[in-house]
Formats: sequence, structure tokens, C-alpha cells
Amino acid sequence: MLFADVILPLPLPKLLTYAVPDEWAGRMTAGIRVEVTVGKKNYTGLTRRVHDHVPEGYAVKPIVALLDERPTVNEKQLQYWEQLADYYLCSVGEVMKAALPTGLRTSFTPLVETRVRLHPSITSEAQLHDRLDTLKRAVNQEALLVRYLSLADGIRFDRPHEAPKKWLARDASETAALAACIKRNIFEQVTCEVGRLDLSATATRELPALSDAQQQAHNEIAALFDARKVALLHGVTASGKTEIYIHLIAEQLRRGRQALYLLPEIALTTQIIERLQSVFGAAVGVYHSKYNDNERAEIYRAVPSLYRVILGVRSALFLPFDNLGLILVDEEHETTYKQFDPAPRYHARDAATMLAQQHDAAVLLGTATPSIESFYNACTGKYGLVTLTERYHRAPLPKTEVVDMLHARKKQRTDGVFSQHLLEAISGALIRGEQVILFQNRRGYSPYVQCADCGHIPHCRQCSVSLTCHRQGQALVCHYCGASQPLAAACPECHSPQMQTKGFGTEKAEDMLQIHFPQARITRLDLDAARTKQAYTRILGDFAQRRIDILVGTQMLTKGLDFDNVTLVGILDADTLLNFPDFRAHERSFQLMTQVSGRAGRQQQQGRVIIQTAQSGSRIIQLVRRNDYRALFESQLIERREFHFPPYSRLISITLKHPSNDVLKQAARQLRTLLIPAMGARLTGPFQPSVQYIQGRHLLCFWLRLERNAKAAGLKKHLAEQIRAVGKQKGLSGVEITIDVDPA
DNA sequence: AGCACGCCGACT
DNA sequence: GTCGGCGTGCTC
Repeated sequence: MLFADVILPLPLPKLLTYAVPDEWAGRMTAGIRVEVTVGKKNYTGLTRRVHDHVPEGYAVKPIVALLDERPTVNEKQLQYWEQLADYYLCSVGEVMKAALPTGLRTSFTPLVETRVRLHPSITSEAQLHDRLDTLKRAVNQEALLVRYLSLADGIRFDRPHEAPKKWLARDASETAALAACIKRNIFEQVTCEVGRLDLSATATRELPALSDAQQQAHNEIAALFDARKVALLHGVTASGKTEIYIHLIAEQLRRGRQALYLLPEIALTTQIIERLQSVFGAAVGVYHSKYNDNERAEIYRAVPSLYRVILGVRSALFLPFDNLGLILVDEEHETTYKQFDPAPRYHARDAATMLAQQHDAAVLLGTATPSIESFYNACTGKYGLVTLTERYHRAPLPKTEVVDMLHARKKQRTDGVFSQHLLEAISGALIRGEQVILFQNRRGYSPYVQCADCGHIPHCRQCSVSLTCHRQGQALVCHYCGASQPLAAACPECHSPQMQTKGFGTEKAEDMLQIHFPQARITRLDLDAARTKQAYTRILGDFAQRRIDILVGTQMLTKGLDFDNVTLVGILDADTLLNFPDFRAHERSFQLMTQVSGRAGRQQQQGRVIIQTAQSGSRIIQLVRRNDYRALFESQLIERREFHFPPYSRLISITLKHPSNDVLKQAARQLRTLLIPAMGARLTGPFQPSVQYIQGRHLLCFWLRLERNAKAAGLKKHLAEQIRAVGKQKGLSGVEITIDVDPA
């Protein structure tokens, strides 16, 4: 008698065991999708281990159905899932949910097409002519046959050409004629499975030539790969990292190995897809959250057989690679690589190094602004560092100017949110026919509204945040729960009609800009303007085609887009970045400002960056101005060491949520009591996060700082057990506790 | 995650 | 006296 331990898409702490019916015993191995019953419901699960240990203490249920002939998930993948579940403190089932495309967990429907072919009773030219003669004056039917023959491009009677019905019969009369032909046994109809994948790309270009600097960097990277080291490529913006990537990928393909090229969600544009396809043709597969369930399932299936290069977002790490030789993590510093909401809360950069170890594959992290963690790893010798200090084609780095907004306001050298200095620079650029990018890291019209008479600020009913004003005061929106309401004309407290918008977001900036430059073509690029992928692509396309003069947007603008006519970048309000309540605020603001600055400047002309801030003396602002990453790194290290933050500790954040503040506090006290004996000073909290309740639930947080050594694994296991124990206590079962290992 | 079980308040 | 609220526990 055989049994199988099955991974299920449920938050269960362990696997469930099912009996394998004898008829399937021969085919049963790990990694096979099965349908099983849990309680009263059926789920698609995945076999992990097949064994003959008879389970005791419960009645074993049989596997209901076998969904695969051969494993859908290979042994390497299964081990990878377990490694991630261990590291990120979640169940293997939760990893499976992230890893297996939904299309493979539900019924996956292949795309079918009705096709038409010559009836099998027609086996020779003579018979075809006989059948044609029976048509007599049915001109439509005859025309159809002629079209079929031209589509077929020559007849083979043993294996007649199958023409898609939609190509043959394009309107009602042709459809009627086709039906008549089928009735006359001239044609027969067949249903065919067709793929959804577009495999039409062809390689049209040779490998790009590398400059001396690129070649040098390439050679250093190759040497690090030989030494089995992760390479960190620190290259200034527009230093031509992509050409190096293409060469490294080509080398893997020559060795018969696969390459995975990871990008943050938003940077996966047609620009980069086309660039890779032009060199590698149909060997390039793209894996993206914008594809639907069925398309993703097909790409998954095509990875071992068809694709040699995968360009994808973080979930592409879970594709069934059989011979992975290289993982590129571009824009390594991007926080969107960290999955936040459902578990597994994994970081694609770190998960990539784990995957690479398993495949003995090389890893290259690329960025203009390395994360403190990665640069630290490079400095301590864990990673190897490769630096590109000059821009491609020797284009100069942009010149950065800082406008002290406090001073400018005093001297009346401002107009609304703009300094005269910035307005003059924009004006100059427009006159010269050059394009401008303006960055404001806040969407909406204004971050809050306030009554001029009583000072009242409308807040969200469910979350402890002020409501953001959108569409020039047409709506008040909560950025945490999404709730939206119209902005009342009068103050809800004192009925004064003086509700004023305070501060500014991208919408207000766009409006005010249009007043200053009525002739200019101005467009906004933020989450609201680019709700769909089409809208996003259209705006970028219009900007690239110079149909837009000024682009105003949030960090969406910063993601590695290259436009060759942008000479001016304005950062409208650096203060919102600098004052963010987070230990990474300075690192982040340096990254954002540097990345957005990198959009300025074209091939031979130096670009210009203007930063507006009330904190012109801020060290971070000075470092951005000098483009001094090293100094940023050194200063951050001092802070991180003092407060025991990463890279000097492994940080785990624990968040408790509950509608009742009292229940929440009790749960937090309990958890602290349970953890303190083993954790001691490693545990801090509970403390209130900057947003105290979200969607009607109060929040409390803990921080756990673990040593960067082997002891961490034991403590992590202990943490998970104690959290489960809190959930089992009477009255506390409703408290939701989430663990975030290495929070972004 | 779902689902059943069970212990308390408001109804015919 | 019963209906149904959701807190609790289990799923193989």
C-alpha cells in the first residue's frame, strides 16, 4: 500500500497524507498534481513524498484524481519551495500558491480553434475535380475552395492542410457556403488545440559591441562567476548595463544553459522585451503579472522545452528550469522585489541567490544605487564588486542644483509649488524643444484638505490617515483601504464653506504647471493615470515620440526608462522623501533622487537636475548632488550599526492586527512574555506603527533582531511556534499575526 | 482557507 | 422553548 504526502494551498503547518489507489501506484512520484478532499472540499494539491508508512490515528482518504502523467514540479523546485518556507517562516502550501500559476491549480483550458480541411474521402486530384464539378453554379462554394487551395499552398491528400475557419469564412454568406461544402463532404471540420504563446519573434541583430569600459566590466564579472561569487555591478545610470547582460546571456546559451533576467514589475516594458527578442528571437519568454492565468500556465509549460531566456518579474523564479546557468537581477535595490502581502514575503534578490546555489548558476545584481545590504556584502567579500563609472558614449552625468525653498519663499522667488529658478529652467527647455520630467512622490491633488475656519481635517473612518484629495477636489480617497467619498462643499464639523487643499500631489502639480505653460503638452504618469498596462505603455510611447513636453509623475518615472531628449529633471519636493519614518528613508531618498536624476541628459549634452527642498543643508541632498554613493554608504553603515539594523542584524518584523485594541494589547503582552526568555534584548516592542489602524483593525508591531549566524534558524523556528501558541489561547484566536523576514 | 461544532442572547 | 450569532478547532 502506497501513501503520498500532499502539499495543499492552505495555511496548514504540515502536509496531509493520502492513500494512493493501486491503479496509480506505478506512476506516483513527487511533484504530481492530484485532486484530494480536505474536509468537504476538493483541492488541487501536489505530491511531495511517496512512501509506505501506514499513518496512524486517523482514517486516510484516497487521492481522488491524478492530474499529471509526469511531474509538473521537479525535485529541485520542491526543495527550493521548502528552503523558502523555512527562511521566510511560512508554510510550503503558501509557497506553492505563489509558485504554481493559478492556471495550473485550477482547470487549465487550452485554447481551441475550429479548422477546416479537405474531406478525407478525397484522396486524389481526379476526385477533387469530380467533387468540384458537382458544385456547378455554386460560385461562393467554388471561391471558398479556391481560397482554401491558395492558403494550403499545394495539396497533400494524405495530410490535408488545416485552415482556420475564421480565415476561410469571413462573413455570413461565406459561412453559409462553407456549411454547404461541409454537407457535400468537400470539407470537414476539426477542432485543434492552439497555443497562446507568440513564438514569432526572430533574431534580427548581432550581439551589441561593447565599449572598452563595458568589456572590462564584463571580464571582471566573468572572473567572479568562475570564482563562484555573486557579482554586484554598480554602474552609474545609463552606463550601458544591458549590453553586458546580453553578452552574459549569450554565453550561457552557447553552453546550453538557461538564463533568467529579473526586473521589477514596472520596468518590464516593451523596450526591454524587444531588445532581447531582437538578439535572441523566440528563445525569449516573458513572464509577467499582466498575463492571464492560462497564458502563464502555457509559459510555465514551455520553459523547459522552448525558452532559453526568461525575462520576468519575481514570480519567474518559480518556473521549472532544468539547466539554469545565470540569474540577472536588474535594479537590485528596488523594493518592489520584496513581496509584501500574502506570504511568502520573499525578496527576489535573495531568493535568486538561493535558487542559483541549487543550480550552480551565476548571479549578477545590477544597479546604479546598490542597496546597503548588497554593497555591504560586496565590501566584506561575500559578493564581488564591479564598477562602471562612465556613461555609455561618454555622455556626461547631469549637473545637480539645489533650490532652498525656505529662502526662495522669503525672497518671493516662488510661485505656488515652483521656484522661479525651476520655472525659468522649464521655460528654457521648452523653447529649445527639449523635454522635461518632474518628480513628485505623492499622487492625487493634495495629501489632505483642511477647514480654514475650524481646522478640521477629514480622516478615513476605517484607517488612521487623512484622506487624500483627488481630481481637484472631486473626491476624497483613502490610500490605505481605497475607500472614496465626495468632498463636501461645507466642513462636516462647522459647516464653513472654506475647505482648503493642503500640500500637493502630482495632480495639483500638473494643473499648476498648465497655468504657467498653457502651450505645453503636459501629461501625468502615476498609479491613477496608468491604471492599465495599455495606458502606461501609451504615455511612455507618447513621451518617447515627443508628443509630450512635460511628464509629471511619481516613482513610476524612475524605473530605468531611457529617453534621449530629456535635458531637465525637477524634484518638486525632496522633503516628503527625507522625512519618511523608516530606517531606510535616507537610503531610499538617495536611490529615488539619483535614479530620477539619471533620466536627464542626452548623448553629448549635459543634463540638468533641480531639487527643491526646505532642507538644503541635508547631508543626503549634498550626497545626491555629488553623486557620492560611497559616502552615503559609509554614513548609513554608522547609523545601522548604532541601532542594530541590517546589515548588522537580520531583521524580522511581527505585526498583530485586531479590531479591538484591548484584545490586541493582550495578545501583544502574551507574545512578548512567550518570546522574551529566548530572545532577550533581540526583541523590541510592542510599538504602534505610523499608521495605527487600517481597515478597522488596530496594529501593533515587534522587531526581532537576529544575529547573522547559524543560531538564527533555531530562534526563527521558536518564533513561529510561539506565534502559533498565542493564536491557540482563548480569546486571542482572532488576532492576525504576520511575520515579515527581512522587511523592505 | 472552509466547515462543523458548541455555547450564549432574542425571538415565535 | 428554538434560531442563529460567531469563537474554536480540525482538516489526512
